[in-house]
Amino acid sequence: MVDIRQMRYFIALAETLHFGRAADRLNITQPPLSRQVGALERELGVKLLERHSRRAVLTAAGQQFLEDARSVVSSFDQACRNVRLADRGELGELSIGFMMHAAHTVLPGLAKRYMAAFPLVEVKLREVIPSSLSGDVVAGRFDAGITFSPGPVRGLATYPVHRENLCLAIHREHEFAAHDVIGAAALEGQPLIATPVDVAPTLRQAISDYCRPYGFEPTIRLETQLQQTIISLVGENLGIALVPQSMAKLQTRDVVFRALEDAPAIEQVIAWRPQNLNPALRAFLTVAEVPKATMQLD
Amino acid sequence: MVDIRQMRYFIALAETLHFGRAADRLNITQPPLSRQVGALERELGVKLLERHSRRAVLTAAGQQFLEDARSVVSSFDQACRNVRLADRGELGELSIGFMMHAAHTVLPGLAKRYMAAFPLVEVKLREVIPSSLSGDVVAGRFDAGITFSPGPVRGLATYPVHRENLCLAIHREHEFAAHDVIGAAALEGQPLIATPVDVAPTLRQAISDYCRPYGFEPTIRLETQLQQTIISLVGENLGIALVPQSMAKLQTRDVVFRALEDAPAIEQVIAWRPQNLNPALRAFLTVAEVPKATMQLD
DNA sequence: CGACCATGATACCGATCCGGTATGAATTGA
DNA sequence: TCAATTCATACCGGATCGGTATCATGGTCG
Repeated sequence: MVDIRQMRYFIALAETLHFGRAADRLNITQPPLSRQVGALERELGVKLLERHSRRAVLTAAGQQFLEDARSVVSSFDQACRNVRLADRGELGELSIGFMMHAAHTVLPGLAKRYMAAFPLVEVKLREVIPSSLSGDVVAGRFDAGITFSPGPVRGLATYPVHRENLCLAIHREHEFAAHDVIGAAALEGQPLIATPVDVAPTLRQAISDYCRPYGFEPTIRLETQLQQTIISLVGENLGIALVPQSMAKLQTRDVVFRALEDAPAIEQVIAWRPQNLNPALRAFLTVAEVPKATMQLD
Repeated sequence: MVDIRQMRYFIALAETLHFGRAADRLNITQPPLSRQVGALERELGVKLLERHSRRAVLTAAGQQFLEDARSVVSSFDQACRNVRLADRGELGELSIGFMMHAAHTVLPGLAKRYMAAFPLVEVKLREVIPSSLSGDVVAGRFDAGITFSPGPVRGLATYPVHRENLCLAIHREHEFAAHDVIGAAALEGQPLIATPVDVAPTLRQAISDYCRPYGFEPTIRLETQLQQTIISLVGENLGIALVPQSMAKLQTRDVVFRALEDAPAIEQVIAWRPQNLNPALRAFLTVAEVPKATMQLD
């Protein structure tokens, strides 16, 4: 059967048109080259070159085969290089799920650094609601997720990448606007706007935990999935909201932000499946400065 | 060294994810398959699949390699098919030089038939002046030429493909327009328009030969390379012309065509170099109905 | 014109590689 | 715990590879 070595031999011969010199270039002697090229012609059933006493010339079929063989050998070698790149996580695909909030904080810088370091990896970014993310990662729909810490989940490893305090978003004419810092106790009875529990449980938990020491549960008036929508509704004076500090970057006309006393912190983590073998994931975790030791553990 | 067989083995294995069934498909037994895939992994330095007790799964690198290997094997096989096509003249290039007159007679039908029969051959058509054509063919700049018969040329084979009479092109108010047929003797002293000797020697020879029996040489008033230009000049009543009958297809307002008594015939031939090994040429000559016997001779 | 040289084909040899058979190790399922 | 499945390993005979030696052919040069 015709194989890739015979193609390499033929290419060398076609480029030198001289058995001896071609053999030299291939680091073999002339007889094996003659034999292999002869066998190649026999197996193809086609004469590839005319042997004259002083020179050899390609037939038309030989010219065709030279072009094709060059292309085949080149993609063959490329395939062998690619598989090594893929094994080192430098080539392939990496799918990342993230909650919208991450798009305003850790995701841009992280994605930028990763894509600069691994330009050949096709990065697939997809926004999902925080509560579904850990399930998606465990199920293998994403290689990694960026979300509020979901707490321990079986088959999921996490590592913190961002920690920020919550602050208070209020209408500029709200009574609290006069203060620089608002305490938790003041929130009792205040109508809050927040994300639904099933969308961002961690965030809701943090709000509840903040109020609990003062003996009351927060009053949720409105629920909406996106933090941006929350800010808009605060702008309409439909309530106030506890939001991550980074939301203050959204300069909105009617909304002001105030610090919370003993502000609760909310953490974003990278989440991944430790069994996930995608080398691109290991590289991504390295870029995210996840310690090697935690990569393999639950 | 990695070779194409190992790629084929890996593809079969990756598609079945089962050593036994993959070996069956490859018509070998399981142990050689295990050994070859193991050797492939070792040579690449990359683990391509995870062996579990009941099933095997591709690693990320393995998936990458599967895609690449499929593409390599496919172009490898294509190269082997292509060289056989090229050898039969069904794939490759065919360059044809032709004089402009042929574009009005034999070339369109011939080129059409050939290209329909051999759609994969890239046909390069180029118009040149008749006198340079035989030289171009002998020098290998064209595989074939279509021109007025240049007579015997060393290293050139020819075969007639078209024969037509010359006729007389005259202005519609010319005195000859009243006759249906004009004799050679009447041409004595008539100002003729013709192509220069060095452009179309055969055509000029035919005109001279037509007059010689009547004891005079034709009077050439104007010389111009293209037959179309000749017709235009006849339309301007600058002279009359002996042109191939097929030129009468050019319906021009002021020009009429008249038959010549004992009209001289002019022959178009296909010309090629018998040593030319391009299989596409053989196929072209076959389409042109050149007998096999004349293909190889001088 | 003949000796010489360059070139590629062929014959033969030892080493390597291939695929086949036999068998072992590990895991799963009854 | 035993049987079955699955893949890896050991070993064998045959095929193939590349190397050396040599031959046939056809230019080249004195």
